[in-house]
Amino acid sequence: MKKILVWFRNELRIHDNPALFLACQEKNAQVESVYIAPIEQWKEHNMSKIQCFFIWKNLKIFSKNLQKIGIKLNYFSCKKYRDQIKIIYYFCLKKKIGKIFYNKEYSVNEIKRDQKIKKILKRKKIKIIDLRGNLIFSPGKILSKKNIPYKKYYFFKKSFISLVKKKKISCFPVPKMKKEIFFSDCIPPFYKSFQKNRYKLQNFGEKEAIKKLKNFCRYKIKHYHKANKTVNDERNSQISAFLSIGVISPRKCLYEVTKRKKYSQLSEGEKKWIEEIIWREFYKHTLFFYPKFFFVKHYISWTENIRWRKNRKIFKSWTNGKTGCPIVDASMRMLKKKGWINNRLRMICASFLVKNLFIDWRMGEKYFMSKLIDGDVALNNGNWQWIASTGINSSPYYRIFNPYYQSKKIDKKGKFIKKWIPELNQISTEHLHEENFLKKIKNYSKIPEKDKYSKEEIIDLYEKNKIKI
DNA sequence: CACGGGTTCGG
DNA sequence: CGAACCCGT
Repeated sequence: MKKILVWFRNELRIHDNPALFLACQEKNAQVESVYIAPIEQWKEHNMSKIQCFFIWKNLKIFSKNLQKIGIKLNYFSCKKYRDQIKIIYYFCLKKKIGKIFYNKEYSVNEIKRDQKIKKILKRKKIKIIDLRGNLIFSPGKILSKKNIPYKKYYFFKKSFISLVKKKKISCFPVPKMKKEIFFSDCIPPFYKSFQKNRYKLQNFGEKEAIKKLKNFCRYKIKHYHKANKTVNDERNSQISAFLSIGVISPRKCLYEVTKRKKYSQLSEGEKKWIEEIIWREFYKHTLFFYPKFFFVKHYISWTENIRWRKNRKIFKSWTNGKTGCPIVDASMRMLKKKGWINNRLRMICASFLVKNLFIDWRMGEKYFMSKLIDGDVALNNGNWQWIASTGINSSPYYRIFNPYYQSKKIDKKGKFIKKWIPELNQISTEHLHEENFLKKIKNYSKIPEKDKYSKEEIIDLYEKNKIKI
């Protein structure tokens, strides 16, 4: 009997998991599985405590789900990313593994790790089967007419949709049940000091995630196109956290929306929601092809000349929700407490940091990662650079969000603002979105006027550096 | 078939 | 503004 290893990395699920499914398809094989948590590295990369906790909880449930189909999950933890290589290597030798299955990851460290392990295991004649589990299309599948990866979302989207129209989307089923096994999982918490009571967490596990997805697609998705007009969380699918750690697959999401209809028959809300999945796919493809523009240099090269401020005190006012702009403060306080705010609010806060306070977008990017339950490097970095007008597909630098206008639009009655900023409880609704009125309120802390910039000043700061090379 | 000009569109 | 397309030469 041959021995096969499934190495789980960013997919804590038994549904639509190509590596798991195909490993179980092998004839006369005994399937082993491994998950490795590089905890130190997570911390170094600013992964939030809540996301670590979320992984841990879901991992425990995943382990139970695997037991039900007769597979044991071997858990390891390590410090660095590269330590994973050793663990896999010795596991393979010890258990006499002949073949490894895993789903590919597309970020820089992950690619390096996988290249190394391929090299090392080749010497030992261990086969590696790498599959696509966390993207709907592989990077390279969606290219322009000149066979170049897109740099503009608009064209990527068009191409993506035409592919979806042509291809039937289907998911990998759960592998056939073998005899159920029992063992205790022995997975210690990643953070000892994490106080889960501070957050009202969502439920955990794959079953919950799928239930949530199906429920959303059945009832709420119809109204999704209105989601950016309100701060009501009920409008959102609330599955981003599951998606970010692979408890649910993007293909499953797309499948649930399109399984009964053709693309052209989809409602406005359904199309809008699919677009969010396309954005995710866009940034992940782009990161794969142009990692440099995420981590090293700005795609819009002249923006390298900009000397953003790095003022800690002002930055702290922003993270603590004490800027004096209610919609920003409410959002930042919620983010800190819950680890989640909706996309529109993230944009407003990010824009405020970069284009009202003129602080380096990278500081904001790091902070978001350190708080978000659904943090994802590609999406977080991509969106921050969109706001900062520095990256691929970034917004024109002269386009600047007006937080007061946004606030009026999405929280007209001030319900959200008042919930998070008790200092403003006594203020009447119409004044909540009035910059000049808010300046006069005494017990509501704010950033001094001299540290804020007007739209014209910011445009000027950008334009000063706009030297074409 | 490579090029370039005109057009379209943008979280 | 500028990427990517279309369409003409």
